Amino acid sequence: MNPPLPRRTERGGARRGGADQAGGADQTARDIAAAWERERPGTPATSIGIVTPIWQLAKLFGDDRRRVLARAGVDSATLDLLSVLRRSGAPYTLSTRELGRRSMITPGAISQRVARAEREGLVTRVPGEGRPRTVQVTLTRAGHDLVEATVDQVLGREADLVSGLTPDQQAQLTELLDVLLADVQRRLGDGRLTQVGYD
Amino acid sequence: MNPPLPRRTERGGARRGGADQAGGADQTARDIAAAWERERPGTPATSIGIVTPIWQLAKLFGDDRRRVLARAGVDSATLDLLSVLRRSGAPYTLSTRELGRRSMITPGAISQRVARAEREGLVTRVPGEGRPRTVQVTLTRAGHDLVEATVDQVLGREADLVSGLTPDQQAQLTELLDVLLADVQRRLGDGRLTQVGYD
DNA sequence: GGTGTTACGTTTAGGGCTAAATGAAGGCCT
DNA sequence: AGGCCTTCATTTAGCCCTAAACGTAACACC
Repeated sequence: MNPPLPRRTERGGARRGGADQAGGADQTARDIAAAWERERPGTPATSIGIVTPIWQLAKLFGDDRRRVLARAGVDSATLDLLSVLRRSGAPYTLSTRELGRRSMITPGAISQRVARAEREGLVTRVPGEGRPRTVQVTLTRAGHDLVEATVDQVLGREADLVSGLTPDQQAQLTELLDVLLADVQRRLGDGRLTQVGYD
Repeated sequence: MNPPLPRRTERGGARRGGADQAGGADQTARDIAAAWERERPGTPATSIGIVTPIWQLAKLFGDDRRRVLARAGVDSATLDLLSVLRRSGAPYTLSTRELGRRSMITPGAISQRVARAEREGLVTRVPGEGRPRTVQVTLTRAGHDLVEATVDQVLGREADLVSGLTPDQQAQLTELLDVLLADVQRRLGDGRLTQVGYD
């Protein structure tokens, strides 16, 4: 028994009762929530409809961006650093502290990102005048040029990817995501990255 | 002078014209889109309102989940593997291929995940009967127990995080995310993970 | 004016992932 | 039959990140 397993999962195929092999499709949030309810009645599955697609979309967007950038010989992390500096406007300088906050990564990661970018001549690093042990990072000409050469490609590509939604839907989605994000940030303690707190 | 730097960025502070230091706040998608428009008029910024908050939310959810799981001595990647198997129902067995599809990671990553989990006694790996070079992965008792002990914690926590939205908003958001996800998957070539295609 | 604290950035150890190279087993075609 | 191509999983090299340990430098307080 057991036909050699169709090479490609056929959508809308015979949805068997057991649901053991997940009939076909891509394991949507709906499938996952239903599976938990079937396997462990009472599992708190209410968040799945939101968290799972967000996670999957972020993965798809991220993977796609990486591939687009690989053609240009950059990696996402470096372009993110350069973009933050570029967006900040002339003189394209920010403290490492500020960079970390805007990129949502740890101080250690910032150190490494900046070190890599500096090694490639995309940014320079100078001791901050004002405050004690701070470091100011500035975009070089090469870094500036690299942003100009790639950012439209990345953003244009992503605009295509979300173009399946009507402008109305896009606006609605943006609004809801903003509300959720603001609320989640508040619950997680706003600025603090590395701490949840109850211990 | 110079009060030791307010520990917390004050929101709604004096928003200076130059916008160079981004007054305060957390660099919302709106800020980012406005910054591009200011710095490079014509930059295709329409996707930012959607892609950026999705990315940030995924990061916040992911970081938080990692911290919750660290207390239980597991990592997110391993729990993801175990959860997929657990949800599939008895006999808690799936092929590595299927695991990769459901977790959206490359075959190499699956090999490593399974190897780690096997080393810890959470799953077993046996050659697939039916097809040639396939491998079937099965949850062990220890793996099953670990899921039971942690999944409610993780999902409950995430339910809290999204509870700031009204049930209506949650339903609306879920719906929009589903539509977007389905469309993006279609555009990226559905199942294929590692390929965008135009070369 | 010492001394402890606090605030920084950096370094290190280790984990996880991707992409590409590798190896092995069928299937297909002539 | 033999050769080629395809399909799997695994291995390897390299990247990026987190968490924690470090090393400093400025304050603050007594």
